[in-house]
Amino acid sequence: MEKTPDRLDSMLGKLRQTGFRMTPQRLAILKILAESNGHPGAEQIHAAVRKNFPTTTIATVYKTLAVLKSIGEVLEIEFSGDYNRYDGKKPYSHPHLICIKCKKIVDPELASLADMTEKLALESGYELITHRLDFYGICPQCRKRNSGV
Amino acid sequence: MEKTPDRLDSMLGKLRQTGFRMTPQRLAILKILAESNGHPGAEQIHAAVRKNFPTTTIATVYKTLAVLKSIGEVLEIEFSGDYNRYDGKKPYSHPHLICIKCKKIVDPELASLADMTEKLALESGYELITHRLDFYGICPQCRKRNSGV
DNA sequence: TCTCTCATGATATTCAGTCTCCAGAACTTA
DNA sequence: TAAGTTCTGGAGACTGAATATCATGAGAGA
Repeated sequence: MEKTPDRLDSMLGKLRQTGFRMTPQRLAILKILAESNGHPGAEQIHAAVRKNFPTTTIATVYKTLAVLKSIGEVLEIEFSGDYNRYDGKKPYSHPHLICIKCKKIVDPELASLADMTEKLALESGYELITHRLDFYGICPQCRKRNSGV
Repeated sequence: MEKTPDRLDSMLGKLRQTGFRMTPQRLAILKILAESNGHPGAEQIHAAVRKNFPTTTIATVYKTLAVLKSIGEVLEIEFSGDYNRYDGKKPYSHPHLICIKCKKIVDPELASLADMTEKLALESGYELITHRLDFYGICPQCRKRNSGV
């Protein structure tokens, strides 16, 4: 269980270690990822970076995300109908709770998943690398909003 | 636990009930979905349908899949980098075991997921609708193939 | 058989994400 | 601090899965 000591420092260190260069745009993207509690998409990151660096293009955002993915410093949550979302705070595989109304994504606490994974690896003969566990539902706020109307 | 009595009949009945028409192309798609043990993508379904109905376009496949999704008779497994895959045998949410080498998808047995879901709903206050649980790893065949080389 | 819809097929369109190219910026070494 | 090398950013074209449009054709009840 990582404590989120200083995600930004961790990312910076890892980037330097692996020989990637630091640029202002890149630093801005790292900051956004390290600080955002939500799970922003590439376009949202792009919009945030452009506040300080207006010439930044979406390609730069994707390139930086690709770098971070390659060194395991960001988690990509893929959606086919929707845009992908990114998690820089917890770059390792973990469960998500996704509201189908407001698209909010939060991280629930969930033990017993590790046990389940281990058992499955044994029984199936697979070498398990990672997993994806998403629960789709309606968050308390949206439930209230609906019943109110 | 559904017994897969006759998935084709079940699909046909549901389509009729809900007022959708039957066409030869549609029947062909249903058959493919009801029979295939793998988890085919739209293009694979398309290729299979074209053996008997060469003029069928991919749009028809997608439209039929959309109809089946809307009545809950097919499960769509979304991938953002790859094409989506479809499961007509078990149209309800269930775990998948995905080989990252050969892209094969199988359905592992996994109890304790239901308990986990129920607990999460209670603790989070979410109204849970569905979930997605995918394990990514390397299947026994691919592991053998790799170590052999 | 008629008629009203709905489905099909051909094509265009969308949109997230990727690729290419090259100028310019960042590190390295001296 | 200057030269040389390699990486990065920006612009725009491109890709590929999926969707939309629309004229024509087919299903199914009356």
